Amino acid sequence: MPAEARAPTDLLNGPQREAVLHHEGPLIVFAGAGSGKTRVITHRIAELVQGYRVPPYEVLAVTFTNKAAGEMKSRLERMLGPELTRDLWVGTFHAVCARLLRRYGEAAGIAPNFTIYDATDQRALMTRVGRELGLEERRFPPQQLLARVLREKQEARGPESFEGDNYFDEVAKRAYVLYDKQLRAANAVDFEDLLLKVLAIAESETPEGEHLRGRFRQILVDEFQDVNTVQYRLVGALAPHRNVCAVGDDDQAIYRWRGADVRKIRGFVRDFPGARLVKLEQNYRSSGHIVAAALGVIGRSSERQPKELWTAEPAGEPVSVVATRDERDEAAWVVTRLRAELDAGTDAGHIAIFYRVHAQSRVLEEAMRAENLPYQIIGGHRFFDRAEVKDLIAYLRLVANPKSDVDLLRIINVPSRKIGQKTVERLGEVARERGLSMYEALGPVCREDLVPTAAKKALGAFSELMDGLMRAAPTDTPHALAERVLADSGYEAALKSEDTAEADGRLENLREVLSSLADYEEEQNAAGEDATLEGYLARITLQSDADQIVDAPRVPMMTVHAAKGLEFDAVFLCGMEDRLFPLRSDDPNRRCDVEEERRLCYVALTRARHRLYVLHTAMRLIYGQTRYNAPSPFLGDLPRKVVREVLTDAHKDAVTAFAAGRSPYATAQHGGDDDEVGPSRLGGGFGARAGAGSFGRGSAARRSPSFSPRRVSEPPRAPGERYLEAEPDDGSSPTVRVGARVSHPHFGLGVVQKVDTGPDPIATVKFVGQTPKRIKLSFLSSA
DNA sequence: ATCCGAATATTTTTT
DNA sequence: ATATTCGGAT
Repeated sequence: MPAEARAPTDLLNGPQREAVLHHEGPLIVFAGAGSGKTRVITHRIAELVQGYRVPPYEVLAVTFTNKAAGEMKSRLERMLGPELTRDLWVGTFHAVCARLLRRYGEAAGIAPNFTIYDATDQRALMTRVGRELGLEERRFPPQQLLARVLREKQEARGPESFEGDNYFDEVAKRAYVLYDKQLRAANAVDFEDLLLKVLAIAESETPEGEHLRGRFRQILVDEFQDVNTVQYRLVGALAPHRNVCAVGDDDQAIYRWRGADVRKIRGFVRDFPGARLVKLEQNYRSSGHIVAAALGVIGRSSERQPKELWTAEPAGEPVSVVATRDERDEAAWVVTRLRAELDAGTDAGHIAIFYRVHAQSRVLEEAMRAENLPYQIIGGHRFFDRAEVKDLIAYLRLVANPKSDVDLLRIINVPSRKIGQKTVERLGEVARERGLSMYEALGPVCREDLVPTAAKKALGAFSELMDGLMRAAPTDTPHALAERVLADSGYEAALKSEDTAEADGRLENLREVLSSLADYEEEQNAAGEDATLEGYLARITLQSDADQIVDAPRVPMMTVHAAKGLEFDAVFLCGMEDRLFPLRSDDPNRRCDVEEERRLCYVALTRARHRLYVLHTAMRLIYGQTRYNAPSPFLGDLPRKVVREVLTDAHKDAVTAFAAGRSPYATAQHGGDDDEVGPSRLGGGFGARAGAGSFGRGSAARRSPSFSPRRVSEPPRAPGERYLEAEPDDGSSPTVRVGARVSHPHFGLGVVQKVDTGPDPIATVKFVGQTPKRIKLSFLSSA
């Protein structure tokens, strides 16, 4: 990779290089996109170990993904050799904490065989909590309770310090207490606990705390802008010596919704007195045009640290902004251009397709498949989320930690063992009454005839199965144990007897789990470590989307979030439309952080090395609805001189059809029988899109309002202000209610399903023979 | 207890 | 549009 050779630390200027390699004490590096920040960290580590003789096991490097950790390790291996590298602590906050918790967890009341509950498990647990509290599921959806509780946990606030100002919070507080209690009873932790427990130990005046605080002499943290409160405190607690090197870029902070706080970067200077600040502002990755485009978008951001990214690279190709008709037209354009890229010799693995939400991936995937183009979808419904895979994992987790009721509940009757809902409920009751886990309650329930005979027999069989597996666990390798589970539980047999294509697929997936277990064992052995069941389970639970990217000649397709930290020769960024990117929910209560969306856009643009294609559609079918979105306001922030505009034929057709007074988008049977809603009114809507392609030249501002920085129809907003204001229905909007019959000049008669109020009210309307469509109220007349 | 079809919610982004 | 949950019938 030429980039590798271009930007090592020896290209840094004197003082920067000096600080990065030799500064003692706190150091913060503001590393602009593509400025080689990972390289900074690896070189500093190498210098610490080799130059300063810091023992590698006293160096902790925190990365954002496991994949980044792996890459960092392999780079270090080349610099330091395998022995030294093996002893370094390199990993994500979560992975590192999981490891520490196995060792120090007893001090926080966690047995070393603890289970990590993923989002699904957390939701399952919260659902049970809600039921136990007798909460109505409609009023208190477990998902929302969980979100509320996790928000508290991300801020390191326990239930006692819950700042409730409404009834929902009151309830959430009670849910929090019980949720945590159940986790403890199950000897399980959620993602937040993993960090919180370690933090609690590290901040405690115990021998373990003492030990933990002295454990790492040097700590390096990558992607510091996305560190949340707990992680920040954790760094502080683990580094009483203040030897912390934080590397980040506030322009790339995209996880505020997850509790990350950009201001932590500023707090660093306060909390780590004497911190040395280094700025890396040269981008070694992207062409001049691409850097200029990205700067156009981020330059409009407020509240950023002063810095000026620049590049010495040639301007290169202009950025293509492509106007398409709909999502299929968009996908078709991508696929065609992609083919040309491949024909020109670009490696498929060096081209990426980005989108804002996973829901956009399907159409693109279909287009890729239809054209026989190699691709891999990153994230979405992940492999380990498949039902059969989760079942097998649940067996393994229950074997490792019999107290985990969530896992028991998942597999107690899978495959069917004639254990019904009633029986399971009874088992749960007994367990609760006696303070036992459900697994522990199996014995008493059977012995004391607390369930009917048939149920007793079934429970007994299940109990025996699990006991057998648990006896085998200490001597079996994880792989052998998994095979035993599949055989003894009858799971494999049940699938085989189904003898359908679907069952075959499931078996195939299970075999894949087995091979991933084998891989794990092999890897651990190679590293001279034990291959433990707990280790494997933690690893798969803590895997991130980005971790799945394999280095193969296939085009990776992913959300922009997953693209963080990656780079590609060519990038296709799809769905650059208002309301999709920046993403705004239909729900007026949900606010949208436009500034964060802007940074996200910046991240997307800066992934591209040489060629960047940005696409938007005039209409889009998403979530079962057709939406007519204006081009993203971010497009208006691209400097005109770096952009090449492209209009697909379909988009042009749509525009011409519109100009002729026919609906560009309605299906054939609809004529142009305009009534009082004439083309001139439509002009305000579709017309804006029709001109979407025109950058530059005098008339653009008039014909293409969506490309000017501010739209005439929307007042200027203060930075950080809520994007979508929920306004009380003051009667100024047309009186259209749910259920009202309305007509649209092109779609005909319809019934209003939903009305979103606001400055520009939008109704969801079901027209005869159409999928529900979202239409601005101004386009509708009552019928 | 299980199966099937209908109703119902859910859709940002993720360790 | 899709996934999951629920209710009623078998």
